Amino acid sequence: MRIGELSERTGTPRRLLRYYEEQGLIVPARCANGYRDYDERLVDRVVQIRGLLDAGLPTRIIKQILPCLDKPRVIHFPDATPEMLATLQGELDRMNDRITCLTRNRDAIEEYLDVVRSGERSAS
Amino acid sequence: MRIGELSERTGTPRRLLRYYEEQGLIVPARCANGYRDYDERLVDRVVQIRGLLDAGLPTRIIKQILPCLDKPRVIHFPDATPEMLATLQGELDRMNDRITCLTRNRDAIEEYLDVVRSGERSAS
DNA sequence: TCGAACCATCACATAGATGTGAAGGTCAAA
DNA sequence: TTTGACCTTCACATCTATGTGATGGTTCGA
Repeated sequence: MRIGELSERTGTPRRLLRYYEEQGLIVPARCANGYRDYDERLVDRVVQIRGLLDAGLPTRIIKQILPCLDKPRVIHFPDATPEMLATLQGELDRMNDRITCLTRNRDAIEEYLDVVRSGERSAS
Repeated sequence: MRIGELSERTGTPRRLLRYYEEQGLIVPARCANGYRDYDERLVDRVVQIRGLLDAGLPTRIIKQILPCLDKPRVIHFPDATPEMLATLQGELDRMNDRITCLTRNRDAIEEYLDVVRSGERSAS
């Protein structure tokens, strides 16, 4: 598919699809006329990229994470260097921190909303 | 305590402590000489702010979330406007999205690391 | 009283993600 | 064949969080 369709299906500005490509996150094929040609699977991938970006990960890290998510994962691991694995482990730790922080705050907000909503009628 | 101590205890550059204040996230008292005077409780608060920032929330949103976390929560809810509650609910939803995304990807990375590490010796 | 180590404000710079628009090529339908 | 809706690259602008440094006041110990 071309960039316009991918843009619509993922809710992502074309500008950003080109940006993600520039950062090496996605690699579309090219048609004879130079138009980008996106594989169907890139729909999910783009959504995932946006999710990670929104969760605070920079493109540089996302680029390293994405290969872990490919389905026939087995193929990749010969090229995993030790420091690459250490980086991944570090990012995994940071992701856990983020999850912990978000969960704690989400719970607090939820509780707050519960209290406010239940007390709405009887407030002084 | 003064800004230097808070900076050290939270691992946050002074510059950013002033920035968070500028954004209305923390409100230190002032000594007679103009120095900022931080309450003990701001240590936790700053750590929390940094966690949320790292998880992708902008200061504008964090500012709205922080009042939900105060311990005697009860005091606040008379001033909660409906659209304020809607905003909070929206942010809660987004936080859940982030948690889901992070968790999914964390699990994938974890599994990847397991596979790579266990296959390290026997790789082709 | 002097110097070191704090503090203050202000300002300018950077980096990353994103917005916006110009200038021009491709293609299909009227 | 022309028009409109795509696409291309390029460039400059914006916003947010951050880095860095200038300039100057305060405090305290040597």
